Amino acid sequence: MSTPGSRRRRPTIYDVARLAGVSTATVSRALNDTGQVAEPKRVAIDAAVEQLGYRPNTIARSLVTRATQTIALLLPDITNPFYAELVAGIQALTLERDYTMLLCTTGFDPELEERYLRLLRAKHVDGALVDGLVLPPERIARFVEDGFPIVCLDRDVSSPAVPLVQVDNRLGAGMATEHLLSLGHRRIAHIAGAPARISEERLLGYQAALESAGVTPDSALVALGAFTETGGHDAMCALLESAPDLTAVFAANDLSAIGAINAIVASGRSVPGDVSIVGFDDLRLSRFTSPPLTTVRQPADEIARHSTELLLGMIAGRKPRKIHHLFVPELILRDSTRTPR
Amino acid sequence: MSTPGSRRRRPTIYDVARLAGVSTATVSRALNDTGQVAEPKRVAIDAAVEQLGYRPNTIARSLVTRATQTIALLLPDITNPFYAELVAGIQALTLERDYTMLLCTTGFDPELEERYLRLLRAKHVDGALVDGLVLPPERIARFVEDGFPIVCLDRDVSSPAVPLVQVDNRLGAGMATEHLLSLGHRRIAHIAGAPARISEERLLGYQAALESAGVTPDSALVALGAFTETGGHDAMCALLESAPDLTAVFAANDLSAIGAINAIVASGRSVPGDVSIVGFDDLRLSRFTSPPLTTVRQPADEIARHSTELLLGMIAGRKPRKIHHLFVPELILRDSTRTPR
DNA sequence: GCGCTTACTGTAAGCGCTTACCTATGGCGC
DNA sequence: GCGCCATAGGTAAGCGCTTACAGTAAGCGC
Repeated sequence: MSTPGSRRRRPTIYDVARLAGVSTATVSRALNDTGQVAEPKRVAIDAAVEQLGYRPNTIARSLVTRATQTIALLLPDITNPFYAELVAGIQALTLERDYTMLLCTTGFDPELEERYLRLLRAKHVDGALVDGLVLPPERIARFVEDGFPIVCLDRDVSSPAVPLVQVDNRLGAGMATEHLLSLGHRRIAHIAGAPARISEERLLGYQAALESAGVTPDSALVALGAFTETGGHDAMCALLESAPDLTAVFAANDLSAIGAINAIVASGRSVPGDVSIVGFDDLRLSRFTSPPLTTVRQPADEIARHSTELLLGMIAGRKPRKIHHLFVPELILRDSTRTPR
Repeated sequence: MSTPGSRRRRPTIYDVARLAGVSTATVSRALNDTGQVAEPKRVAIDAAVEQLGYRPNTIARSLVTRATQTIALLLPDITNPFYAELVAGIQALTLERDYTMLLCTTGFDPELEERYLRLLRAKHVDGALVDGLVLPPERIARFVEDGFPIVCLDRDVSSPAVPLVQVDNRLGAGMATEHLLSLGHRRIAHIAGAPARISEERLLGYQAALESAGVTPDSALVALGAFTETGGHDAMCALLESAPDLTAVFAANDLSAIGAINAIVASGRSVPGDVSIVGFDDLRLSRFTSPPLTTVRQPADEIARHSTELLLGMIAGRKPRKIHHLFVPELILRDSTRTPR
């Protein structure tokens, strides 16, 4: 079947055509099921393909069809399990649809974002799903004008051609904060995320909830956690210094909540005994932490499916009907919150 | 500069050549820095490129050069933070080298693995890094014979053309188990991973350590955890049933250790008071769990860099000198282990 | 002034596909 | 038996690059 070790030329459509005694056009039509081809020829072609071990060269195909059956995913940090869950969801759908996925992690770096976006154009990727975007909307617009399908997962780029699908961050942050308020907490700290739109939204939701409960926001109660365990840990240490009377904290994501819990415990306090904590994301993991984490769930899988579906639709030429898709977050009560002492 | 909204044809190398008053060959040479180009022409070409906003079409380029500047990464589950860390390391290097990365998650499914491998060939990806492989070696061999560079991250496929770079799993498992033994534990359970080579290796290391300490392995002390939190949790519940006298457990990875801790605590026992637990991986997260996890560290970053470097070298035509690269694991002592009561 | 380099540059042939366009064939209604 | 249409399949022109090959001009030693 194959001479092991021989690095012979891979068979092309010409080889198949010759062996099957037809033209390349017919082979192409048979293989792609476009146009009609008589049964006997089809059989001959299949046999030739089989015998030669022929696989169409998708590069050549892409050159003429201008489609690569590939989408790209830009996100800040694959190491964050929430993004990983998103990727898993996206991958599941791309697999179904015979698309392939290029992964680009940008670390909230606008230079890198633009570099990747340009690269993706050059590679003629069919479209992109972008998350953690920090590039100014007008620079994104340049790509969109060019006819490059993009769907955003976290920020409105105020272009009618770029749909946004995400969870309602402000609402979620409000739910978390209200939960703590309703338990009786008043000194509620916030561990903010990395400087990006979603962090602002969550901060805003937190502040709004405090205000509407008559609690004046105190800047000593806010620290930066950067969405990581380490960041959350360090932020918590700082908060414990700057506001030792805090009784609760709303962390911008589960990872920083986990870091914060570690810091709280290390300081000799207990969760939720001395301080209650609520996260954001509802990682698969968060059900298993000690204590299991009360958190705001965002439906990673639905976001993944919906956005990918939308992007694939745009690639196929469909205009998105709805430009904003806000998923409703859900408060998941577990054991990291309770009434203050 | 650009007429917004007009979906005009993207400029090609011909447009640049015409505008700069040179041939396409010269443009190509100037842009790729191959062959000599007189300074004035170079300037004219740069100006034309700038004016037209020209970006070379990499598809067309790939068709002739037979290189795509893309590598693929096959792994079982991106949702596992260890793999995510690996991806981050690989991505960092590919970025440096102007390569791009296709991500394929296979979920330990051999069908999917083969499907992806075939797809990668068709897409003319330059090479692949594969992890969590369950496909029989001979099927992998087919791709390798074809001259497709592959480096494995977890299993020897016994082909001289396929390097393996991984941590010494058996050694690591031995270290974990010996640690537990040295603390005085005798009833040591094991939560095994998903059915794959690394799980076997870790099981073997565990058993060997027990035996050389004169403890006879007991099948009631082994349960399947599938490398996930849920799996670890369920396995632990089963173990608590089948061997309630256990005092320690070695989990095949950190994620299942976290699940196990949750189960132990839920059963009214404490970690490490009633049962000690050691994981494997040393996720970034594991330092922050409650209690912080004693674990066997595998150097994700080094594995990532080394394997990628190797693959890129193979793509450039270099033969790997060493075919096996075993990293030495390191036992990280934290707070989830102590002497039995 | 001649032959030989050396430095540039252009011409054109592909890379492996898809597809517009055209031709041939056979069935069918009359 | 003829015109017409549907069906099948071939021809060849690209898609946008790279690069082998050839050619020109300038520089140089003698």
